Amino acid sequence: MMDTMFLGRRTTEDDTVVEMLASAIRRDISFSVLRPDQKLKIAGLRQTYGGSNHSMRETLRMLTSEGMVEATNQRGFRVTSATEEDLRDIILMRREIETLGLKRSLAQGDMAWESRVIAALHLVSHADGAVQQDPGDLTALEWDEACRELVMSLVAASGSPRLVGLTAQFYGQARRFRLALLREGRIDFKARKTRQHRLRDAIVARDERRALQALEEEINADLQR
Amino acid sequence: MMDTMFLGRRTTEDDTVVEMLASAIRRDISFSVLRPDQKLKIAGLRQTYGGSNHSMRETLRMLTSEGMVEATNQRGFRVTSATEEDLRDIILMRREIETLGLKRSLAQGDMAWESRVIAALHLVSHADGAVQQDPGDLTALEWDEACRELVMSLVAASGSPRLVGLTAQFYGQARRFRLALLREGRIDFKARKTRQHRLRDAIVARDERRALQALEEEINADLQR
DNA sequence: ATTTTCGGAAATGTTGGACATTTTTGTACG
DNA sequence: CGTACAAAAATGTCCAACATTTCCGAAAAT
Repeated sequence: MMDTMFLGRRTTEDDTVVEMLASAIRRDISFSVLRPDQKLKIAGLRQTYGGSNHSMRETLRMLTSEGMVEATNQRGFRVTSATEEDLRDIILMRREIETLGLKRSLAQGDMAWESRVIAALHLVSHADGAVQQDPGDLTALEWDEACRELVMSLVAASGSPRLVGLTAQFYGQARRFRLALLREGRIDFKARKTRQHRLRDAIVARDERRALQALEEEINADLQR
Repeated sequence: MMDTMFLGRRTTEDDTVVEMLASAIRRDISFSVLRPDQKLKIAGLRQTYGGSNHSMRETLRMLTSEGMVEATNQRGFRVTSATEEDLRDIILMRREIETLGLKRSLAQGDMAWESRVIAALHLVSHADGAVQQDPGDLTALEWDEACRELVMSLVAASGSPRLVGLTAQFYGQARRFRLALLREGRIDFKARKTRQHRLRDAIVARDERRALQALEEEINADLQR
């Protein structure tokens, strides 16, 4: 009842064992410690992450619903593949879902929403600077979390819980590719900065066309290879 | 060989216990035998549907990923709510996802795709007639399956597995409302027939605008109260 | 009589071990 | 070289038990 070689919780209280396991494995998939298509043998996972037979299976089932893990009938679990095609598919979904969410937020969002977006943009800007100086895994996680909060804030006022859920889900699936780009130093922070400014200006002006375009370019930037 | 994602099978061979449980519970949720917001106690479910503690939890976790069941941290599972607001949200998502899928299918679909759609339309037309004469649960299931196959065929050539998966998922969530409408005799089969004709004509003519409009009206029809 | 508090009952989350079935692997044989 | 078969590994399923949390109803207080 104490096997914890991993900590790092940021959100709130991760109560259950399953959620702790899930966040640990999720993180290792995001950082490609567990590689795409890798077979996930419950015995081996238990030795690495702890937890019981039951907990591990339930954890994998949970990660399956997030799209990080795939289950095949009598052949166990494996890390979801991450090919170029997967990336294009994920980007396609992100474009559709997030632009729709932003469009609806722009139409319905009040001042509280707007300020949340502004705050998120500010944090992203700060995290951008931090991760440029120190691209270690820890700052990378904080940077990613800032980016995630920005995306979630954009669709937060859409009034559609399912749309918000899908935004989170697909951002999670895209995370692996983003962090790979970051690690390879292939992210153009200068371009990001200008895009962030354009997005901010368009949102405060409630200019739907320009805001959607800025968001779309931001998403497409994750497609670079 | 192929996998799993989420869907509603009818009578095919479901290998594992979990999948048999899942399809049984899924069906009972669709027919409101298990009512919205109803608490799902594993002990009670085991007595009704069989299966072990472990299998039942895994089943519920799986249904959670389909959106049929919700899990709260230390408070177990319950049937996903089905309010007017939920319906509007689901319809919103179906409109976006399915119209995008059809748009892409129209652009990329070959003759095999087109014939699959035509076949699906034919079966739906037949099932419409059957369910008008005998609105029993069994014919209702076949009618629903025909409608499902139609929707899936429309997006089948979109080239996006995630989009196809979401189409299946949201159709599954909308199923409860559809079947409720059917049971209450509130479905306008005459209007359905004309819509089906318009959809067919627009697709064989590859008229994107008219096809999308026909699909949108078809989806909106499920919103009637 | 209404509200608060407190305890027990019920339900959930977790664990370990056991067993049947299936898949995978290794090896001998044709 | 390929096939077939047996051994080994892995998965899916189940049971029994315990820890923790939540739920519910009765007693106490105002």
